[in-house]
Amino acid sequence: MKINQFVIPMSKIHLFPVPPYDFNLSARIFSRGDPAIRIFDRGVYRQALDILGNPTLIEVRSIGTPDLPRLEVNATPGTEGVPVEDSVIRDIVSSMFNIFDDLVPFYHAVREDPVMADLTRQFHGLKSPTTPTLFEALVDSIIEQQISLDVAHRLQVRLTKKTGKQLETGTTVYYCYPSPEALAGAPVTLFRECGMTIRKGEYIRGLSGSIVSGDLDLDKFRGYEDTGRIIREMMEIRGVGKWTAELTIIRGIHKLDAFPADDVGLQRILSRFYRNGKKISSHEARLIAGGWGTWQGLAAFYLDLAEYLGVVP
DNA sequence: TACCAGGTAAAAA
DNA sequence: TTTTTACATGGT
Repeated sequence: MKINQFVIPMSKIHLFPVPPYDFNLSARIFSRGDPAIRIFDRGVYRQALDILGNPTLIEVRSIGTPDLPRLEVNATPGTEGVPVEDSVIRDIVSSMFNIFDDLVPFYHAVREDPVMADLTRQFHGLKSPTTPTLFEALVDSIIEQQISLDVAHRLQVRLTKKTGKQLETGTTVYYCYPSPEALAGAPVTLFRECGMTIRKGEYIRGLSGSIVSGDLDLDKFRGYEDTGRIIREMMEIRGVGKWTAELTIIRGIHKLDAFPADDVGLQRILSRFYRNGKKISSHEARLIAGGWGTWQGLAAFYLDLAEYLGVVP
């Protein structure tokens, strides 16, 4: 007979974001995720993270209001894992949700743009997320090249379940995002089995290998002041074009002035909000975004969420 | 069935 | 130097 195992969260942490912050709105973008990897469901954000070699289940929920925000975080190690220090969990969750961003200057900067002014009212307290690692932002962006986000998401789930560390808590199995070591060591056929082109597999396997060997240090990009320089240097990585570099910067480094004007999905949303559905070029996209100053990346996230929630005209 | 989808590198012109 | 082509999946 199997004995029921009780899993006791090792720590309960409280975080105090800068207001206004609406956690339940900000986490909505994860509501269609895979429950075994990362999902926001019924007020709880849940994700398995490989923290310093310790697979840990993170659970985040709001116990405050947009004007008096407060988060509760539970961190549970796997059945054979070691608890991670509270301060580490605190830092990771704070940066994943960017809870210390101040939205007030953004709202002020876009107030003359009727579309953005309306969106910022509708999505008051929305902050954009950042991936736990820059590696994850880069690999996900490469997977998303050319194919629809819907298809790309399936491939990401397949890759994570095949190569990510497993975390077991009681009866449930979760998967952490794969490490560079795991992807560098995977056979080239594995990526093809996930549904990627052979080439995409080569890109991902190749850059993972460069990270493992020490030839590529992604975190050096965090220190760069100049976004254009990050884009130029990231494009030296095989498989990384301008689109991928911009997306990686927004999602992985949280540089809110980067703007993916070449993105056909964003162009589609912009055309519906600003051009009555008429197609626009990347040049026109940049012209529209020019009005948002240094907040173009965050504005793009507001537009993305509008489409995600189906509130696009 | 054909075409497109949050592209890119490599080949051809 | 600029333009075309191959690539994988799944929705329309």
